Amino acid sequence: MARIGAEPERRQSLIEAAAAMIGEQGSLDVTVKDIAARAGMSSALAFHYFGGKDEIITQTMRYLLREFSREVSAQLQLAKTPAQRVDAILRASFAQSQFDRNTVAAWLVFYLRAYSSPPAARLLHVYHRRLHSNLVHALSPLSGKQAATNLAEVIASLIDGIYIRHALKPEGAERAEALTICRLAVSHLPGISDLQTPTTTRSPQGN
Amino acid sequence: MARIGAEPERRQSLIEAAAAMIGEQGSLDVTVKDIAARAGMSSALAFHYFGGKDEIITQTMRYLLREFSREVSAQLQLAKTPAQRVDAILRASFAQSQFDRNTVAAWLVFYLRAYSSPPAARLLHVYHRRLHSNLVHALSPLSGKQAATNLAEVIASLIDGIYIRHALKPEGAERAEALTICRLAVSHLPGISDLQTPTTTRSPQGN
DNA sequence: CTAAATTGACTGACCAGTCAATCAACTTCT
DNA sequence: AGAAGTTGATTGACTGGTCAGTCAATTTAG
Repeated sequence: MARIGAEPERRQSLIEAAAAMIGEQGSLDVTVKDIAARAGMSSALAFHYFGGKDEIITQTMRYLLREFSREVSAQLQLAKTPAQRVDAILRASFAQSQFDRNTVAAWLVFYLRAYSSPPAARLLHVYHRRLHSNLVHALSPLSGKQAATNLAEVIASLIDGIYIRHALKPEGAERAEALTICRLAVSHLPGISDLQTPTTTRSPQGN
Repeated sequence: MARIGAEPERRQSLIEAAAAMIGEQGSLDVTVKDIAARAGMSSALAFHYFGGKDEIITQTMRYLLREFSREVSAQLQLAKTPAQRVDAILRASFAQSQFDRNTVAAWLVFYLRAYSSPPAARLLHVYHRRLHSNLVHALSPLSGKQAATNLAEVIASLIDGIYIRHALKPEGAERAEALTICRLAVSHLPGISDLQTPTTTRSPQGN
């Protein structure tokens, strides 16, 4: 033990352990001791690196937000047309890495935390603005700048709603269906059609 | 003090105090002592009536669910056509009594609780089934039994998503706009149009 | 006088955060 | 090379506070 230069990995282990436990438990009532144990160290070390539980939680939230942003960026990279851009955001939202029970539960926990924690609210606000801006950018050519704002709100709400309901479904619920049903609903919105364009939709690995 | 026959009012006071505090705090980390104090009694009395914190929480959840059901029933009573029935559910969902920050936060808290508490999950499941059944019943004449199931899922998700986002908005966010935007989105779904029928939509007291 | 209402005071558990003490890897001086 | 010192890694043990839940005692209505 006591390898020197271990701090970055230790911090990351802690964050991942925290995300996992928060997701499994569906609440922030997770002890630092348990998180640290899961990450293979004592709670004292967790305090040493993060200073306090709040910071662990905040960094964990930041981590999930970052992972999602990464997913969105990756999907947007491949999109060429506006419709493809909308679909990229949908695909990112329902990607395997984002759309499992525990991850969704962790997201909900952070939504709730944002409700009474200004720092968490700020973090979430940044993420919301970015997603909104991405959506408006994708939608504007399809339905006009004016309508795009409202549509972005609708689509974002729809995604969140499907998320929240997914977390409640019994263990083995179908991931693929969520994306399909969301696409279907979105494709009916004014100005949008042909959401699933051949090249981006059917990648070999499936989304 | 010590009025005899006070149990029902005491219980109700406790439940309402719990709902308010859970909503304000956005979490279940509310002490029985604080809830009881808000309801004007000692924590010991709360334990006397409910047996434990869990039961207080569960009853509070039941209470919110019941209030919502009441609102839906009231709105459905006035609806004559299928489209009106859909709109009635939207109106109930965004009614003043349901759609304020704290109530929404309390709902989220219970969604999350359901994630790890089987009794809470059962309660929520019953509510979900009822709402789903109401929606399918309203939608079937408009879009066919087959599509109605999917549409009901979409609409329910949309409502939940608008809820969850509403709780995060700064204090004085516009309630009316949520209903409008939801109606707009729903009206674009296949088979649905003329959502806002003159008689039921513009009642004097507003939504 | 009886039964329900009501509480203050207490307890046992748990948990965030602290601290002083070890331990292991590097550096430097000789 | 090796002794001696430095710095980060790491922990067991402790503390102060909080909270769910209990209980015996008091009050009041009928």
